[in-house]
Amino acid sequence: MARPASEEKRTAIMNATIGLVAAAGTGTSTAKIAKKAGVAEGTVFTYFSTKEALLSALLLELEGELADILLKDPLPGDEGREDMQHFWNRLIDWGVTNPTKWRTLKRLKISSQVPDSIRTQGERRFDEAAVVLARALARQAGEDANIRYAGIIMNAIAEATFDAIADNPNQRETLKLRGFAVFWGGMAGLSQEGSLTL
Amino acid sequence: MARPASEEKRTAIMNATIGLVAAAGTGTSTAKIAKKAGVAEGTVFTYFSTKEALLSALLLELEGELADILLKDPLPGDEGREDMQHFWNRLIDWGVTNPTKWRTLKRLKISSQVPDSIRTQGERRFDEAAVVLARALARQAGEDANIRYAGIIMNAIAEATFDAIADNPNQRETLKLRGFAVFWGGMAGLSQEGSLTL
DNA sequence: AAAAAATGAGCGCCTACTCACTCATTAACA
DNA sequence: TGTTAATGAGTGAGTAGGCGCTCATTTTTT
Repeated sequence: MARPASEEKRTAIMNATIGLVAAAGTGTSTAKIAKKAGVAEGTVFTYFSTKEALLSALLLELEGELADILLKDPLPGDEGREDMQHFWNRLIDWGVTNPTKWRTLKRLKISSQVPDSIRTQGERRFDEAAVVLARALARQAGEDANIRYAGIIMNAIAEATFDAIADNPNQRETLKLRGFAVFWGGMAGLSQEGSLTL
Repeated sequence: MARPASEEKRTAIMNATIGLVAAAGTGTSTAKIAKKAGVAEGTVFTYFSTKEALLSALLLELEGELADILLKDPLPGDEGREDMQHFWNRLIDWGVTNPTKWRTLKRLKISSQVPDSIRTQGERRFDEAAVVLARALARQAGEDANIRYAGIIMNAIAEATFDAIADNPNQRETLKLRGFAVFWGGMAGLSQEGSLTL
């Protein structure tokens, strides 16, 4: 009956937010977001009730996008090193091709402007990926390896690798390989240490 | 001749800032800092000319404190695994006993409210520690291992380990050991991948 | 007495968000 | 098929409140 909401405007606001949060953090004003999106400030609030809602929606969308990419095409299927490396390559490739998204995601994950409930909800988007990760990791790090801990380590090493690639883009493939070697070696180290009741 | 500046007030302001930045980020207002420090808002500006100056001083102080602790007492001296583990244990112990400082340091390091020049200056406080780290690492990761990359990885795994300990404080020693095993294993992985021109 | 620390009301500016309004879109009716 | 009524997207000046910071004044020290 009335003017339909425009998907274009919504994504323009989202994209403007990605750019500004990457550059200046979650403290960026809604006025700047609106300006960059080419939209009146009021329009931001017709698509997102509050700034918190905007940042929350963005966090969930970015995590969803990354989770989808991790699961996109089929794994080699060795349920070990090769599967894991495939995973790793996708993670790094996404970060390298989407540096501002990566940066924004990193900031949103620790922002106090996103409620904990959203952060919890976002983590759940990686549940499916975590299952695959657990299977591929079982032999390298032990059946009872704490998958959450391994996931955090993977993310941490990916972050370091990604920064290194940003500094030396021409060494991308070597650094990607090297980052994986560090992660895989780390998981081997993990298996050699005593069991744990978590 | 006149009233002397009070070191107590200065540290009260610093400590209040540590607590508030850890909890709410660098967006915390000077009014809140003053209130928590038990001081008038104007007093904050007699000790630090601007909020940026306050955050910068805090970053440098925290990095200095951590760097000092890393170098405090002598290393075992094997110039290998044991030296490295000694280093690691000090890093984790500091993070575990000073969680709000750790959190604040992490936030200040990526805050756009701290100028890059300060961040660069802060990194230099770890130069001495980096030399020791490089020596201890040479055999495990190769003579030409990129020390900056290794440092970032160590920091990243420390962060993950620290979070794990925060969740399971009674497993502190086991997790500390495990975190080091991951790091050391990772460095072994590093040595097995092709050379790099950085 | 002299000097500097300490104070907090006040300054101009920026913030997230609102609201009275315009206008594009479409369903319903002549 | 052409006209109209209903709807809600889109707008941007306006609002209250919070921000970093200042400064006239008071308090504390030498």
